[in-house]
Amino acid sequence: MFRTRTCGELSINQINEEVTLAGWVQTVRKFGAITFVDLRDRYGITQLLFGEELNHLLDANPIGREYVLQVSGTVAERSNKNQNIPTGDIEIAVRSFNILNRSAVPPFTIQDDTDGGDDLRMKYRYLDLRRNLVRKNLELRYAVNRAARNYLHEQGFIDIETPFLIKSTPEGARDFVVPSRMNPGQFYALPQSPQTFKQLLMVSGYDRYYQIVKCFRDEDLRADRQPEFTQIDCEMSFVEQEDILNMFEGMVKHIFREVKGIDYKEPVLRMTWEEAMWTYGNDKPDTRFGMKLANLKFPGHTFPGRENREQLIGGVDFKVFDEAETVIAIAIPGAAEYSRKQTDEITEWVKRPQIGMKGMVFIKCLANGEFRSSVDKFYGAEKLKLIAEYAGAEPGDLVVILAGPEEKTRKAISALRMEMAEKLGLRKPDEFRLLWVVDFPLFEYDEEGNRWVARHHPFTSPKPSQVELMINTNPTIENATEYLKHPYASIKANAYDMVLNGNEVGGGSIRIYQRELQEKMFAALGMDEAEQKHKFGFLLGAFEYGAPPHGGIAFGFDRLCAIIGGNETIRDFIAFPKNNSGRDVMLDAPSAIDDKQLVELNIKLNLQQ
RNA sequence: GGAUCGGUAGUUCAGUUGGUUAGAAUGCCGCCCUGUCACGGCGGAGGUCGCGGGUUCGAGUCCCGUCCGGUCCGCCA
Repeated sequence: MFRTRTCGELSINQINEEVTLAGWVQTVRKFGAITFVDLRDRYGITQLLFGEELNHLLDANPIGREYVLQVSGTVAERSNKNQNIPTGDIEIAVRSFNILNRSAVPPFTIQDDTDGGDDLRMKYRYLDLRRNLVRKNLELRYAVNRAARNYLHEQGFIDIETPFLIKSTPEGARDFVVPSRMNPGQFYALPQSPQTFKQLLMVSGYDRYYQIVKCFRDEDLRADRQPEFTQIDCEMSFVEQEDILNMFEGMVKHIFREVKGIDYKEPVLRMTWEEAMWTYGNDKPDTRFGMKLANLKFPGHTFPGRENREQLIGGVDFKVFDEAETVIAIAIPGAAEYSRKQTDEITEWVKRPQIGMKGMVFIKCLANGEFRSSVDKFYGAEKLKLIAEYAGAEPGDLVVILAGPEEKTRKAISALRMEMAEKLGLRKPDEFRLLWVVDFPLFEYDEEGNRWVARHHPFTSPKPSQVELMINTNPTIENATEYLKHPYASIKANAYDMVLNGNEVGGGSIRIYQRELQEKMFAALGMDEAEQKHKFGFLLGAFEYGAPPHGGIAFGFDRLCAIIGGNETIRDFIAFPKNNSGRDVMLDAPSAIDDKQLVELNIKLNLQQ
């Protein structure tokens, strides 16, 4: 037997047991005639004691970091115990050892606070994966996977695999394509999601389907976006939106219970998309903290029925506010004592090209009840007090006000809210706030192409109350007035997102299941009959043969794991991730292929430059 | 496609206004050490300052270009 025990399990209970261990050398501490070696495996670290009698063997067979070692000996109680590790009470009095393999000196140390930078760690990912922290992340990922599967299995879902080599339909994200050798000049696409397959499975009567499955999107990367990523992909038949929300908040709660021991008793909070945009300026708000938006001024059509507070800021000839489409404030808790330098930093921050605001107005709500603002010459104490009150500011808070075009301003204040919360430590990684955002707009106006695009995807159904509107009118772009082009006024969808700590972790919809409505939808997106048939004929055909009402959801598995692990960088939760430019720096992929391969594939390169 | 930060020893970093032989820590190598666990002590090796060009008597430092990496915007049905 290679080993009788692991390096993580021995304790005072195994004193005098004869054991054989195998693992990697963490450190060697030579101490005169005796030598201590820490041996590491997946389960922990155990100290080995090489006595004087083994010295000549060690001299003849020197060992170093990351050598693979097999040792036999007796479990002994330590004279000096180490309280910091689980096996700290014992050590192995080594009788014999065997070097199973040697190791080059690793380019960085295999420990929690490693000295290796990201780039280096990715290049030697197989060494990085030996580290505790990374291993814990992968273990957490497996725990989430197991919890999800168990829950879905208990609920009667069945896991059905769908193909990876499918047809390219250049809607939405850019496809990764794969050339077909046997069909010259033709290409498969890798799925952006198994969307149409799971809908076809519903038509086939598999009324509860799931799959934990890789998806592919050829778009630029982010800390929370990889070109290949994993979804928990689910679909159900004979359901309404409410059924889906209940079923899947059940799943997420189950995951939290199993993986984190957190028991969520209350239903997950629900918020309409419009409410989210109004209150947070964002469709995936982080609800762990307040700093809600105080909408002082906004164009009437954006939030019909909401009260405009223009009178609070108008009438003093302050052009910045008077001429702005939208004026929004937030109260930053405890920031009233910010120095000139600190407020200037915020101003600089909102003026960065990515944010693009022209400036910032602030009101310091001092602890003594006085107000100091950057616009004192326009607003008296009484006005400042009213604005601060409307922003929900307490004494000691700093009210920050941005003014500009509606969309830009809302986005900017939302970004500032997140930035300040991050700075103030309000985004606590061990606190989890779930939220359903519902009633998304069905369409989005694409200014560049002057056309409608599906906000979620073209298989999403309109709200029941708006189906008639969809069928009877023609929601083509030609028919849309400027007013209707605004997302706040457009037809709402049976679409929903699950938001966790300000991250979209899942999204889905009740689907269209009638051919007529689906054709109407495609037409609204600018697809004529021929194009519809060419791209989605199989789906329209399937809808002819008794398609049941159905809907579903897909969770971003990597992202969900990362956030549960207290992190927003999904790379740390993927065994072999891609870097920022979509490269695998360990494999050095992608790479050029042989001319011979190109000839086989009937491909001629046409490289620019 | 764009913005921004970074690239100096194996590694993580410092390097002043442009000025002597580019430093620290850690790792590595050698010697010493019988209770360490971030062991300790003494000694040593280790550098194309990402790459190319320019300014200058002189460039790690300033300028231009380029490559690589991080973060963000656009993009992500």
